[in-house]
Order: sequence, then structure tokens, then C-alpha cells
Amino acid sequence: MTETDATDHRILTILQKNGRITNAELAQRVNLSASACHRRVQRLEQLGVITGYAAMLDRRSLGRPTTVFVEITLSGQATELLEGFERAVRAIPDMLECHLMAGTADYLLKLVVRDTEDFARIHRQYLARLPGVAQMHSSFALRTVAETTALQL
Amino acid sequence: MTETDATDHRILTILQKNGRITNAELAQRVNLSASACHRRVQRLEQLGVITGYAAMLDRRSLGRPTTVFVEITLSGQATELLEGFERAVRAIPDMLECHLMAGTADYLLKLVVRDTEDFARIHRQYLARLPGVAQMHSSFALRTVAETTALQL
DNA sequence: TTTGAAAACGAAGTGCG
DNA sequence: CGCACTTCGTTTTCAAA
Repeated sequence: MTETDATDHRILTILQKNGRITNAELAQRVNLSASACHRRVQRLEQLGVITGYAAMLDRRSLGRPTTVFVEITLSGQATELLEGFERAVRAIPDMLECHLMAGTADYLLKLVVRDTEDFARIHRQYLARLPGVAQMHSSFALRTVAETTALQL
Repeated sequence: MTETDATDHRILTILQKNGRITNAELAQRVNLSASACHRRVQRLEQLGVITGYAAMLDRRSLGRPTTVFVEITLSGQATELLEGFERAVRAIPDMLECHLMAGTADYLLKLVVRDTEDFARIHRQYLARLPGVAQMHSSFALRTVAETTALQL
């Protein structure tokens, strides 16, 4: 909690938007010398606050414009059942997120697909074969109003 | 639309996992000369296939361990209503995603918060004040099984 | 112990064959 | 498309506060 200060937060805010900024420019923007700034970034990486760097891609250009959310209820709450389900879930291609939700042992999955036909194929090939499923409900996103991974610090 | 070949896909797959890899190493891993590889990456950036680079942060370290999904039904479908709602939604802090869903003019929001109390505050301050809302339902994630932004190419 | 200046090293980007 | 060269950034070291 007290392991990151306000300057760290400024650094992280910049790096979330521009993960490839040069250390020299980053240092300028947070009013530090290059070496002091460099040491802070290294420390944040070592602490695991920065887990890595990623290129952000345009889904549309790559033929995955469609986001689908799938809600799944399992037939029970036994640990074995959940483990088997989760193992199978991890094998689904283009599955971006899977959350175990509070309440009724529901899972919420987020997938990105080419089109409805592509989703039908994924459904047949993967979703319909998931073990221990009692109920499943899929919802398509018509339009994404906002989508980011950047935390506000 | 945009023509990308198998080598581009290999480049993108690597850059999604390691956005700060050096051009020299990237070139080696895809069996290209440094200059050829460099030109491809530049082209992908220029085409908008690569939209940027981001540091990935650990939410837990930064005190935002809790993911909440909020489903909202509006009281109508008038363009004005949607626009007013979306404008207000964009002002919510720690809102990572907002999707307009097919079906019943539902919105699905994803937020990351410190704890349930923090969510209660955000609810009071922002969610409860959104215009045109007929129904709202919030669900907490107990555990995140999988979470990535990386597309499988 | 922490900081900044600067050197040494390595990578990126350009232009030319 | 590849090579070589120039420029620029990173990273280490060292000295000082």
C-alpha cells in the first residue's frame, strides 16, 4: 500500500498509455533525472506492479469485431466440477475473460469473434462441450461504448 | 480490409505478449532481417493494426482487486436517451468497459474497485445518478479465472 | 543511502547499394 | 531487401550531497 507514491502513480499513468515511451522522455515528464526514473520503473517491474508490456491491436483490422458475453450456470458447486469446467474453458480460442461470479456459481465469459457464424462454430465446438453446465446464455455486444485496461490512479 | 500475412501474425502474437522486445530479437524469432522486421512493425503501426503499447499493471498491488459487472436497462431506446446515458457513463472512474448489448437495449459495464464499500460509494455518486435508467443489477466477480487482451491469430 | 552526470554500450532508424 | 552507418537511448559506473 505505501509501497508506491504519487510519483510512481504518475509514471504508471503515463506507461499505461504509452508503454514504449523512452526513459529519457518519461523522466522529463515526471521531473526526475533519467537514472532516478529508470530506477523507479525497474523497482515497479520487480515488485510486480508492472506485470509486462503489450502491443494493443485493433480487433476490427484483424477480423474480430464482435464481442460476446456468455453466462453459464453449473449443475453444482463441487470443487471438482469447477476445476474441470475451468480447465475446459481455458482451451477456448478467443476467450478473453472468464470470471467466477458471486451468487449462483455463475461464470461470465467474454469472447471476441469474427461474426455470428464464427460464434456458432465456437459454440458447437467448445461451449456446447463444456462439462457440468446446467444453463448457458449468450449476449452479443452491438457497440462498444468504452473499452480500456488503464487504471485510474 | 487490411492485408496481413502469416509473418505479420507471428510478429503480432509476440508483440502482444512482449511489447518491449527489441527489434533485433523480434527479427530473429520470426526469421527476418532486422530491417525487414522493423519495416513490418512500422507498417502495422501505420495501418492502425497496432494501436499502441501499454504497460500492464497488477490491480491487486494497486488496490483495485475487485471486478464488478453492472447490467443496466434504459427506460427507452430514443437516440437522445442513449447519448445522454453514454455521456454520463464515460465520467465514471474505474469504469473499464461499457457495451451496448443486443436484445433489450441493455448496457453492460465493467468496473474495478477497491472493495464493496468503494463500490457503494461509486454507486451512490455515479451509477445511481445515471439518466434514463429503468433497471440496474450489479454482480461481483469472486475470482478471475482468465483475463487477457491478447487475440489469438 | 540516494542522486545526478557522464561514459560505454547497444539498439533503432536511415540511406544506399 | 539487406548492409552499414549515424543517431539516439539505455544502463552502468562513479562521485558528491
